[in-house]
Amino acid sequence: MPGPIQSLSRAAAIMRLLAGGERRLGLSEVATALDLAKGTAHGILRTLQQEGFVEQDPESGKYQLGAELLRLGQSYLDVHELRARALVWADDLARASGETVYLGVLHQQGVLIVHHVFRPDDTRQVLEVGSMQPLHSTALGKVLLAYDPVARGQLGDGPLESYTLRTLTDPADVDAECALIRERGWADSIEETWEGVASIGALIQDRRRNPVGAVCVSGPVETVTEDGFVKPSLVASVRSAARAISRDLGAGRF
Amino acid sequence: MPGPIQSLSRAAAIMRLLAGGERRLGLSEVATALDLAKGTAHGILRTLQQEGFVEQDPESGKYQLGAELLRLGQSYLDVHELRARALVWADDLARASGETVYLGVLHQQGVLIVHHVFRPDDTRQVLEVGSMQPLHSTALGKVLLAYDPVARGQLGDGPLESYTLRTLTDPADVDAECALIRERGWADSIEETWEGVASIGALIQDRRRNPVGAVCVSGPVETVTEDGFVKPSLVASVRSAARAISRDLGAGRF
DNA sequence: ACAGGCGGTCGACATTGTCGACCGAAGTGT
DNA sequence: ACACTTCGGTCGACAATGTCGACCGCCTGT
Repeated sequence: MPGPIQSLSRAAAIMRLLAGGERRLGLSEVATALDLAKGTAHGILRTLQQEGFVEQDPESGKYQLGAELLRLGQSYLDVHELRARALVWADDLARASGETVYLGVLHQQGVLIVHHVFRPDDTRQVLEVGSMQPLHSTALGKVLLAYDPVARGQLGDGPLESYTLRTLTDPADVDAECALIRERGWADSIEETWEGVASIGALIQDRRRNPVGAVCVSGPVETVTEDGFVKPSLVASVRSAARAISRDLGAGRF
Repeated sequence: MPGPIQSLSRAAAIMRLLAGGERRLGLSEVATALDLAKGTAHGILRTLQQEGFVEQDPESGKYQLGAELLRLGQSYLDVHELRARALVWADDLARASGETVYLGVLHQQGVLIVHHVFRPDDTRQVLEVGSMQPLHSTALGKVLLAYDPVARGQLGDGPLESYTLRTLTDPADVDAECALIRERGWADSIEETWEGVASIGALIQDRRRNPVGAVCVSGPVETVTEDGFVKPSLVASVRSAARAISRDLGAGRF
């Protein structure tokens, strides 16, 4: 029986649809958006609802994602080996660098943040665990693009989305940058995704030397860069954190 | 077609099973645990896998939850109205009280933490958003038990799990306490779940006065209580935060 | 070398999810 | 106040669909 289970794929599509649109969606909206009969969509939604994956606003009748997803998402983090091993190293890195630290893994067409250590000052920051970052314009993403063929495959060959003037939008340019990244062993991104923000990332690999994720520090251009280049001391910190995590995962001695 | 979609319910059961057992589970384990034919379990797992809800460890072949759940869980938080409105109030409450602040909603047989503000000192703390707390032994839980009939229904009438010597394990005792909570308008829990930890909670209601969640402060007994009782000043802070959030939700003037 | 476990596949079967018409309620524009 | 639309939800017939259990090749421990 090689072939996905239809009702499951549809349920997944519905959840993604609900996750995408910011506001709640009605039954008919869901049905037409996914080209389903209303009855079919209703059956799936009803099941998802009683499993807790979807909730229904009692007054408007509209649907939104459910609490069970949050619980299961947390369970995902609990068993995430890379994250568990990286926790203390990420903390150390944040303390040593004075900047925000992210830990990300490849997921679909982006980088999923699985750990986030706030910059050790008292500015108000929002936790970004569970959110996605683009592959072609962030340090985390470019590290994965450089070392993980699967990531490169996800990128495709079409023009890429532009976020700032410095975003690389031509896949060929990204490939060239990836060659450089492989050569020197780390990636950076200076205002390629958000104005005023720069980051430096390095690869994490498992015991078999497979790429499994990336760490980065991220912060204001003013503190992360100097004369237009990222500070070498930060690069060293990130790389050594990445090596430490990889070693912890059993990647072997260096 | 009133009746859940079989394959979907089974998929949900599989994900919950994977979330429960700390370690990864093999195909056969899943199949026998849920009393499914191996082929059936495999079909569901394969679909879940290609949707990103489940991942398979390539060397052992065992299954674990997937990254898509984390992403969707985050999306759940993004649209969560209660949480959005409560963010700043929770921050203020943490600053004013000097203690950890939790925001929780009823989910199945427990309280799901949807927001968590660290105690404003520099101790290392782990984020508990997405985790569950028991209903009958925490301030959050008891608030919900006192005001939300659905929560009370979830509790059942059997003996309750005991965590410390002070845990109330008889539903009748809990009901009596709930009556008190309704009378005075707030709940506390002193070492009923974790030794050394006390908390104070109050109800949040929506524009229709329906209970929708609860806030609490939580901290060491030494700072939260005085002479065996919770500090009145903290009670006042929590209650006014709860009122503020309720008002923000449109619960009307008080 | 063997036995027993694993994850995964296959094809027949009938259960199960799907479809589109239909319903009452609520909203909307006139 | 009216007809008209659109909403969420239900129903029953149909066949497409998911389910089942035997089977396969592989690896592991004996």
